[in-house]
Amino acid sequence: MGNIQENTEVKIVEAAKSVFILKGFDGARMQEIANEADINKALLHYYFRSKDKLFKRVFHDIFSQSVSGVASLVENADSFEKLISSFVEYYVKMLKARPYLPNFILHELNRNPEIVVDLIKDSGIEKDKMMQLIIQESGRTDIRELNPIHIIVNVLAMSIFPFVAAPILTGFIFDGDREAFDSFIDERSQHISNFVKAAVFKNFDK
Amino acid sequence: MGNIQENTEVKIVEAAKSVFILKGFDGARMQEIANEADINKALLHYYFRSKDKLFKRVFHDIFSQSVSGVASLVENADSFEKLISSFVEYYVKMLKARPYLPNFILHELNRNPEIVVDLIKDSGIEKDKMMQLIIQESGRTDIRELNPIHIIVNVLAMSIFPFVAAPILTGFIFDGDREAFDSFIDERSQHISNFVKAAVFKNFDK
DNA sequence: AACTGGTTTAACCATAAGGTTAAATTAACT
DNA sequence: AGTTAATTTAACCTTATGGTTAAACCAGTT
Repeated sequence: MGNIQENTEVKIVEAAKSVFILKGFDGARMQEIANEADINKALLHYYFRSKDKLFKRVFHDIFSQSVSGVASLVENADSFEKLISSFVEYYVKMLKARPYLPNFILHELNRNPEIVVDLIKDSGIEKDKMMQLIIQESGRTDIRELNPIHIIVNVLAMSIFPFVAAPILTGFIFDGDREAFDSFIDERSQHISNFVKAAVFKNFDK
Repeated sequence: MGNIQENTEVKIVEAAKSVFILKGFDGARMQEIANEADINKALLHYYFRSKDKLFKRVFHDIFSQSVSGVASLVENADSFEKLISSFVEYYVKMLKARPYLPNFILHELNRNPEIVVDLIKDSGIEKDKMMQLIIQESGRTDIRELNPIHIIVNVLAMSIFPFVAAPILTGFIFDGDREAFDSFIDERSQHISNFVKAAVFKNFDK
């Protein structure tokens, strides 16, 4: 078998990733992906029969890569405080390395809500265990009565939102200073952990 | 002058709004907008010379409509606590009425960061006043030392994120129960206000 | 009734885009 | 060297799309 380019498929997927991430599904052009991969458009269709199939592959790749960590993280957590810290730390670190992720996933969430939701359901993240970790501590007298769901959403929101709104923060809040934004992100996981614990635990300051 | 349809322009803009919001710029088709407005595609180009111009009009309309309230809100706030409450209340109420807004704006933020940032800068929102309201209270002994920018971002994140991620929350957290999601949103502004104040003020519980 | 200027339409155009085809190329195997 | 089967390419096809054009229409003005 003529195994001229063992890695043609990899090259295509990488090219497709960068184009889809930058332009979204509708904005992406098969020709552009072909150019980016230094191949011919027909070869693209030889490997992935349609734009749709190529996109599905790319989306699955990127998505699973990014959610994989969360499942084990929830599984190994043994207290609410640890869950929050590791959760926030994981998310901020991961998104710092893949700042395009939130927009990419949210864009697809708009086009195809069911598919994205199904992927999350199949990700192995145990929602119930997450909630129980929070509820089980509600007997403590030093904890405020707060709906666990709100807390989870708060943590997700505070971790993810800055990346979604990065250009607004950089442009409006930091007056275009990219470095200021970067060090803001570096402070983030510490800040969020403290913020949440201060909100949840009555005797946070010793 | 043959004023057959005084409101044709309005009809077009309304149709364009709904299509652009649903499909985004790239996904929207001029033909679909024409259909939605019950007119002919050529008439669309007669009123708005190009897809780009039509989109700009729609975006400006929607954007200014939604940011207008924030400026006066910041201007009239006289304490940090009041600012937080009114800020959160305004955002949640406004987004409940326009749940499509965050995705629409974020989508365009991706395509055209400068334009969106410029619009925010022109919106009259006084960033500095917002920060000062927070800083001026930092002399109080009952307040935790927290970077004002982080607090602002937290408030924005917690208010806006649930609408951006609505399908995920409805599908994964609420198992597809739309009503559960709606009442979650109804609880939101109360929850966020309390959450932030508990995190910021040391003697929150009297 | 003819004129005028904004409004509306059907028919058309050029191009871009996703996808197909058939032939050429290549490396491994005999 | 010749066969084989996967790989790669150039040329082509069809459809959809943003945009144009020229003619018809309509109401107020002269």
